[in-house]
Amino acid sequence: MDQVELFKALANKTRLQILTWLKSPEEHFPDYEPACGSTDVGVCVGYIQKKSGLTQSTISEYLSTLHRVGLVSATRVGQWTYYKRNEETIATLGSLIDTL
Amino acid sequence: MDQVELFKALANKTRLQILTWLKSPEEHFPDYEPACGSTDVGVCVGYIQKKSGLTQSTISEYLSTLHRVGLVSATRVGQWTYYKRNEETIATLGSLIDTL
DNA sequence: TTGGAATATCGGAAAAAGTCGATATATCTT
DNA sequence: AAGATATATCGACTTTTTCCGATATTCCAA
Repeated sequence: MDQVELFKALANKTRLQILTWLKSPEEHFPDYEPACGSTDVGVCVGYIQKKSGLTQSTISEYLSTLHRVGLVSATRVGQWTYYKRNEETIATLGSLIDTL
Repeated sequence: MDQVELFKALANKTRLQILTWLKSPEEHFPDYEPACGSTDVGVCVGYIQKKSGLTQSTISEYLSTLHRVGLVSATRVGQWTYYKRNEETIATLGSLIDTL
């Protein structure tokens, strides 16, 4: 786990927002439902993209950034990729701050 | 306290190192002493600069970045500016991670 | 008050990040 | 097999960050 890369990933307003949106999907994604949401695999790219107001390509890249540093997990199901918070990494981040 | 700015400040190898160096100055700065070190105001710019291997202007700017976001305090004494960790902000950062 | 030392600020070149539109890939449906 | 849909990747352009050298500022000492 590269500290600098982790902080870089967090040093962006939209990526931080995504992380908090994913904390309670039901609350942040109105039509969150089994079609492309629900269960516990996470939320698909399209929902996140619409909410962010940025383009599809940008959000896809942001999600891949968050995934690369381990802050979210990605699960492909059919044509959708569901992204979900990786609480383990986030917790590790907390203890990382302590060692700062 | 702007989260994004805080993470940006931490998203740099040298700035992270400075923060850990300042955690135990006696250990990281060989000739740390009253002349330009010691007491508890912190460590002067020159020491940090030499240890980092980067130029004076770069380190001065990095320290001002860390100061701007509140991660360190700065105390001018004569021709020296002493920088010291601001444990309060760092602790706040820890709880900020929890709210992530 | 002049020179030297420590730090800060300015201006710039190069690298990285932000963000887009266009296109490619994968998958589902019919 | 063809078209539609979701996501990923590519190329380009703009903005930001990194890091430097040169210069300015501040303060001390002779």
